[in-house]
Amino acid sequence: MSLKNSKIQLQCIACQSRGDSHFSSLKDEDLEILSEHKSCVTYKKNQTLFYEGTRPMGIFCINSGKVKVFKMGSNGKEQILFIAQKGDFLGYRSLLSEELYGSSATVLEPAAICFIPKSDFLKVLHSNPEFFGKLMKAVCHELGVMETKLAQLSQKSVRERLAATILMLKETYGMEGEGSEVIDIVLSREDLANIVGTATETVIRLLSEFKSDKMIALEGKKIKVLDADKLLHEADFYG
Amino acid sequence: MSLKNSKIQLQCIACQSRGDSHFSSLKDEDLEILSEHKSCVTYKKNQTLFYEGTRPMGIFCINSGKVKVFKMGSNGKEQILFIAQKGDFLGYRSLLSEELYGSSATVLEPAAICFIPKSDFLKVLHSNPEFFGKLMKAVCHELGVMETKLAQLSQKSVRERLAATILMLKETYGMEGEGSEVIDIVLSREDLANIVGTATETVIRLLSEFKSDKMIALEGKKIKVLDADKLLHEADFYG
DNA sequence: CGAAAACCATGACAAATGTCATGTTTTCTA
DNA sequence: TAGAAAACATGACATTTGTCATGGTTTTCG
Repeated sequence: MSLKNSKIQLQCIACQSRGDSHFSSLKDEDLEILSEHKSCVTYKKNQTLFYEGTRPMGIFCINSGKVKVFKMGSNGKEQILFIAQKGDFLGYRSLLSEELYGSSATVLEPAAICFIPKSDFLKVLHSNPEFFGKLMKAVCHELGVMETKLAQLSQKSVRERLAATILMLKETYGMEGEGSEVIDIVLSREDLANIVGTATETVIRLLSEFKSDKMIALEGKKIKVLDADKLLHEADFYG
Repeated sequence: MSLKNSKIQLQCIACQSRGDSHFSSLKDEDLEILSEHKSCVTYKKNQTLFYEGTRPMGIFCINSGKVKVFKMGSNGKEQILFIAQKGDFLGYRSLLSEELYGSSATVLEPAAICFIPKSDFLKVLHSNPEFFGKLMKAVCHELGVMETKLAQLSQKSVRERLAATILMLKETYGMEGEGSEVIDIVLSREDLANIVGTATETVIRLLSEFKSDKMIALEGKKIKVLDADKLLHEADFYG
């Protein structure tokens, strides 16, 4: 089950901006408005940006680091919806639907994150139809991605979903490592289980199996993909 | 797991319009543009409006009847994403993200449905910022709804999800019937299973149990809710 | 550093759910 | 309206997955 989504990215004066951003249509004057009242903060691991059920006051723009966005279930178990990273921004969706946050966001690894107040963001948004249009397009795309995740959660086995998740992580965070791919993100087994939508022990067991079958190697928390084709087969992408 | 979503509704000249539509901001001239090239067709049960993987050419506006929107899994099993009814419109999301349809739509009961070509819809949309804004708000809301469904699919048991689904259906399609609520939608057990995300037999068994426990009554395909509180408890809404 | 906490791993078992088989009932349609 | 097809229902059983228990390992932090 793929967590890869078309990340919404925002160029931000003084932040390291990415040239491939979907939001390159922003003019300098708009960027200046966004920068005017923004605050940039460094977060440590496990700090929380916002909590489900609270009122959004602005948007968060991730300059570096990784953030998990999740919903808490009544059993105390998290369901991770996606992992945001450099260039993504968070919290604009609840802002636009004028609702309380529907999910929480917690830092996975040390992060530098800007906060832009609601009013500045909305001002730019409404004065810039092209920007608005691109944002609309991105939200529509994300809705499609979320529907795909829902269907795969319902239709694929845990084993298939874990294989698919490992492949997705490789796509998103893969680094070359002596002929194979090392996944460059520190995820606890519990977090991985909360992405896949299963119990921690089940993930641990399946990882052991994948390792026995030479599909992956485990070096501490790091996962190394040894045989992507075999994983692809496990993920049932051939039907 | 609630399927209730903030339905996006559109007033349509010559169609029976609903006063409570979110899109009452449309002026007559806009409605005229929308009506100009629209075609209204009557569909029978099991006819399909559009197929996953095909290119959207416009939007569908449901005047009467009910339509299931679903994704097909590699095992041939459908996952129903939501059920659209009178006043809803379909297909605008893929249009806006400029992607192929990510799901299919099939008529559940005889329906009258208008089709408005892409160009007319986009013309109105782009000439009417208020309308655009409302649509954006609705899409953002739907994304939140979809995330909630995803989390509940992952975190709740089949039993809990079925109870929640019955309550949702009662909310959406409930009719007064001799002191209790008859759900006015004809869903096969298979469709119900594909909403809940489980096997048909499991749904049948659980319905029998709910019936034994006096929570529901079954009259052919119709489901009657006898004890909503008890169902609510089954759905674990008390945590 | 060193103790405490968190995390990882594995076994044993229970529970939930899916699958297959079979028979009945309802619905469709020629 | 009769026969066929689809849908419903239920039993038996297999499989998957979750839960609990236990012990080893790593990480954290005073």
